[in-house]
Parts: sequence; structure tokens; C-alpha cells
Amino acid sequence: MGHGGVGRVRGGREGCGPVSKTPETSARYPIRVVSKLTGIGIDTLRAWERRYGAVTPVRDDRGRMYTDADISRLRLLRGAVEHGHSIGRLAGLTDTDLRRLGATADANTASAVASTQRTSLDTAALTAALQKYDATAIDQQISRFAAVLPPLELLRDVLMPVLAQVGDEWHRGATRIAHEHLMSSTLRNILGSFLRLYAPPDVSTRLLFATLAGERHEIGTLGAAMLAASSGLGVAYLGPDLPAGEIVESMEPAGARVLVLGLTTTSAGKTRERELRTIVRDLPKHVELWAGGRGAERHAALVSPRGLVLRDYSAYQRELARIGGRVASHP
Amino acid sequence: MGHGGVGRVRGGREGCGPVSKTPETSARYPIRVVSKLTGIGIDTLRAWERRYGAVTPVRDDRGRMYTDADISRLRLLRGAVEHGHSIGRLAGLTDTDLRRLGATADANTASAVASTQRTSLDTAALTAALQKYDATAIDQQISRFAAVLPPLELLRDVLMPVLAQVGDEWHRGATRIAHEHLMSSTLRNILGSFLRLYAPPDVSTRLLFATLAGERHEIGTLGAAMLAASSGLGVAYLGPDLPAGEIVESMEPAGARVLVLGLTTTSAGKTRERELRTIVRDLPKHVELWAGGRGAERHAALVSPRGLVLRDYSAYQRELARIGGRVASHP
DNA sequence: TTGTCCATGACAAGCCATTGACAACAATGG
DNA sequence: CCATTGTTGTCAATGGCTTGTCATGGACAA
Repeated sequence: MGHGGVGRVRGGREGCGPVSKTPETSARYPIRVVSKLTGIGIDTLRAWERRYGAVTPVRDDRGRMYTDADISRLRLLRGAVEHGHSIGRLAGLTDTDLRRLGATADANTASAVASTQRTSLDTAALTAALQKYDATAIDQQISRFAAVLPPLELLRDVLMPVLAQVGDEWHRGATRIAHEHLMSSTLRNILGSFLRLYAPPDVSTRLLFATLAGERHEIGTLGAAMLAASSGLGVAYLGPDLPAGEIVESMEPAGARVLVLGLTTTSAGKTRERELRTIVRDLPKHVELWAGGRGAERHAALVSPRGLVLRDYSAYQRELARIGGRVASHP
Repeated sequence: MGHGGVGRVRGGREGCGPVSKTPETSARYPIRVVSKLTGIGIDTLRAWERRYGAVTPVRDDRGRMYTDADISRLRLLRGAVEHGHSIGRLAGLTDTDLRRLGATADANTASAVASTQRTSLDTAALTAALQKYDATAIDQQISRFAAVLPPLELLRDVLMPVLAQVGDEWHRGATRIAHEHLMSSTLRNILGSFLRLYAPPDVSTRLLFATLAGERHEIGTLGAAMLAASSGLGVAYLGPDLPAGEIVESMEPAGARVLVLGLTTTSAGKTRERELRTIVRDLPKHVELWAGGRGAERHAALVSPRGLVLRDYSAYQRELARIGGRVASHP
């Protein structure tokens, strides 16, 4: 075919024309990207639209364009389909129905994996990717949710369960340390990205996050920092494995108002306890102490007189709100 | 002909503006350099401009001259294109929209001002930020360079030196461990973001990155992983502190072609040596072994028979190119 | 002269949309 | 229990548009 349309394409400039089409209700994903993001094949996407009107992406002259809402819906649909429902029936339902359906289905199946199932995370694909050490695939699987879920849910219902599951499997001997490392590195990168994304520019540092010496698990703490940042609070994330003395000494110059400690080791080592005691004793009076994580309960007796123990994410978010955080809401 | 010479285009500017002596916003790059900096072919650059007006570099008598902002925009475009978006649609979007597309991608301001002097890092500002534990400010300072420099230079000329400096200061007692922790956490988040940003979606060639048991410094290795990803190679980053046996065992299921080991401890512990020996002995034959980092030289005798020691970043990049990496270095 | 830039034009791949078909499977009725 | 019918994912053929890359010829500067 000679003549390819090449040449023309509107005379080049058009820079003054109707350019700022930005608002657009944010229909920004072409079918290819949607397919990657949802894990649904391109053909299937088209079939679902043609036959059942499952979603109705906008069309511009180049093809379909999906919105965030479409993606979210497609994800729900896929989840339900994988639970055995038929797309023909599902297509007519509203998003809320779908969500409900997903929730009850979980209650129903009562399968052993209930914890990670909630939003139809594709655990199979995830495990497969993990087995093959395919970090990119893992990232993609998880990013699907990142595009749609608010930070809290992303952390609580996706990231942490995934990590916990890998941890369990490792204990059972089903996976290797290397898998666990790969998974935490990947999650840490994701969380780090979000922390940077949300970090508000001109806020005086208000919360400082760290983990005591000997404590190497940082994902939970990093996640907490990310949540705080997404609430518009100033965050300084110091990372794991930091001596108590160092932590205490940094509060003043950092101008921190709160110290958030991640305690995940459940076994109470002597060192841990001494460290914690140092914190409680030396932490400047005007600084609040919050302790969270799996191991926080255990040290409640030590922490409570001085600060508070965060028992779950709701408690954490309540505290964030109290000191001025505004909660991010759902799309 | 078209407009052949065009002539000098408002001759005022380019020399050295008599007006504001401030770090001009000019900083112009010819097309060849831009191609190297962004990894986009020259023809493609021209096509993107001609057909879609993706960027509109100024012309002087030498030809197109791109600004820092152009470069940063082109990088964003390239990223989105690689993730499945089509350039025809992307071209009309603003930089902010592009950034948003990556779901998490880049995070930073870099609005119009990205330039500043690209030569010297503002160490004063950086140290000040560090003293105040202001992670966001550190991130911003560094991100200015991230917008403009290609990955290699960013890593070699900015990130690693900064980290080294903090390390030195700590040895001299000028800063605390906490500072060092904050800095490495921040850098690690930046690197992690870039790793995710660059990670090519569907790639077979796979490099696996890790650090031996006892070795906790991961920044260099993470940086190396980021470089490989930015060259279009598949990357699995396992993180630091992993037993040799674990590393060896993961090569097969990962389908890895190369194992990149980060050796930073210069003191030769017995454990380290034994670990390394295990690697050399048990690593599958078809897997290459590359060792890099400050401590690599020291173990050259052990490594050389089996693999190669990466003495500097150029060597590293050469190897990346050999196994299929595309990209460029220095102008 | 040589090397770099420019503007055009030209293509081959590849992508997307549409339509129709087909195999695998489930549900239904006899 | 089997045959029929409906559902659903996937594939193929066709046509148009998109996009990376190559080739050509001209203009300069070193």
C-alpha cells in the first residue's frame, strides 16, 4: 500500500487548538495497558464489551480508552469470574453488587487462604511469579491494586497479607529464603515509591519512623510511614535496625512530634527490652510514642505508661487524624 | 528548503543572557546528545516532533536544541510507551499527566525549573536537610538531578558520592548513625522507584542481583540493578544479606543468565570468603558471575577464574551491552 | 571532503476494530 | 444417559491507521 497516510497528521503544530483536553474524566488507558493491568486478554476485553456490555470505554479516533473506574470494575469482574460466576450474569451488576458478591463469596468458601483472597488478588499468578523470581510480574500484579485502592486498603489488604503468606510458606518449608527476600525487596520498592509519591513538600517533619536495633523487618514500618505521608503528614523514615540512643537523639533536631516504632519480633529478647526501656526513659517529653506491629502487644506494659500501642490500622489512622492527618478517600 | 536556514532565531538568548545572571533555564542539548541521554533514536525523536509535536525544541543555527525539561519529558514519554501506551495519544498530555500515568512512577516536581547547574550538587543544602532529618528535602535535591541525568551518571556522580560523603562524615564523627540510616533509606527509595520505573515488562534475559550473607550494604547493588533495568534487561533484585546456598539455588528457577554480586566489605572475613567460595563452586555453569563493589578487587583471585570483576561503571556497562543491553553513557 | 544536521517521502510491522467461526463446556430436556 | 442448546474464551481474516526506521538530497561547519 503505497501512500501510507504518514505525511499529514494534522499540520504539525495545532498547539493553539483544543489542546488542553486534560480533564477528560481521566479516560487514559488504552486497551493494551488495561489488559496488562487487569490480566484479562485483549480479545476477552473486547468480547466482554461487545457481547455483554460489561464496560463501555470511550472511543476516540484511535480506539478504546478506559477509565480508572473501568479498570476497577474489570478487576472485580475478573475476580467474580474466577470464583465461578459467569460473565453473562455479572455484566449487568453494579460495582457495589460485585464488591458485595466478592465479599460474601469469601465468607462462603471459608477456604484456608481467606486472608489473601479478599479482593481477588491473583494468588496463583503471584506465587507463580515468585517461584520464577519474576520481580516485574510481581510488581505488575500488585500494581493493579495500587492504581485502584486507597493507600490504607492497599497496605492492609494486599501488601501485608501477601508478605505474611510468603512468610508462612517459608516457615512451612514451601519456599526459600530467597523468595522471601525477593518479595520483601519488591514490596519495599513499591512502598518506597509511594512514600515518595505522597510525601508532602512543605511540611515540617512531624512523624519519625524507625525500628529498634536487631529488628530487621521494616516493611510494616515503611508502610506506616507511607500511610502517614498519604494523609498529608510530614514523615522521616529512618529505616530498620537503629540503636535506641540514636533514635532518641534524633528527635530533637528532626523537630519530630511523634516517634513511631515498629516492633515485629514477637520473641522478647533482652536486648530488645533494654532498647525499648531506653526509648521510654529518654524520649523527650513533648514527643509522643506510638508502637505498632506484631510485637507491640507483647511490650504493651512497657509502652503504655509513656505512649500508646497501635493495635490495628484503624487505631493508627485514628491517631493520624488526631494530629492533623486528613484521610485519603476512595476514587 | 522548507525553511532552510531559518536564520538565527531571535539571536538574543543563547550567548549569555545579559539579563538575569541566574542559572539560566537554557542548558541546551543537540539532538545527538538527547538521543543518548534518553535512549530514543534520532529518527524517532524527529518523528515524534514532526508528527505529534511531542516536544518542540528551539532551533538555532546548529539545529534543534533541547532543554532539560524536554529531556525529562522525553524520558517520561519513553517510559509510558514501553508500558503499552501509544505515542500518538501521549504527545498531547502534560508532564504532570504523564507522571500520573506511571501509577507511581516518578514523583517529583521538576516542573519547569529542573535545570540549575548540572555540575555541582548543592552539598550545603543537602547537609542542612540531612541535619534536620528532612527526607523530603533530600529527595527533592536529588530528584533535580534524576530528572536530567541519565541513570548511569545519576548513580555514579550523584547518589554514590552523596552516600560516600555521609559515610565519611560518620567515620569522622561529624554525623550520627541515624543520619546515615536516613540517607540510605531515602536513596534506596529513590533507586527503588527508578528500578520499578525502568523495569521492562516482558523480558527474557535475566540478571539476578544479591549480596552475600553478612553484607548489609545494598545501595550499590540496587543501583546496579537499576542500571541494568534502564538498559532494557530483565532484573531480579534479591536484596542484601543472602546465604550463598540460597543464591545458587535460585539461579535455575529464575532462569538467570548472570549473577551480579555486590561486595562492599573490604575487610576479608572468613565467612565472606567461604560464602564466595560456595558461589564459585556451585554456581551453574551456564550462569555468568559478575562481582562489583568496593570489596570486589580484594576477592579478584577467587572470582576471576569463574567470572569477572567489575572494576568500574564503564566496565559494568560494557558487559551489560554485551549481553544485550541498549543504552548510552556520557556525551 | 567529511560529518552532522535538516526535511521529505516511503515502507514494513504492528496495533486496533469488526465480524464470524469454532471448540470446550455447562445446562437442559427427553 | 444422551442430544440439544446456550455460553464463553480464543482465533482468524480483513481493513485501516500508527509508528519506527530507512533512504534521499540539500545545507553547513570543520
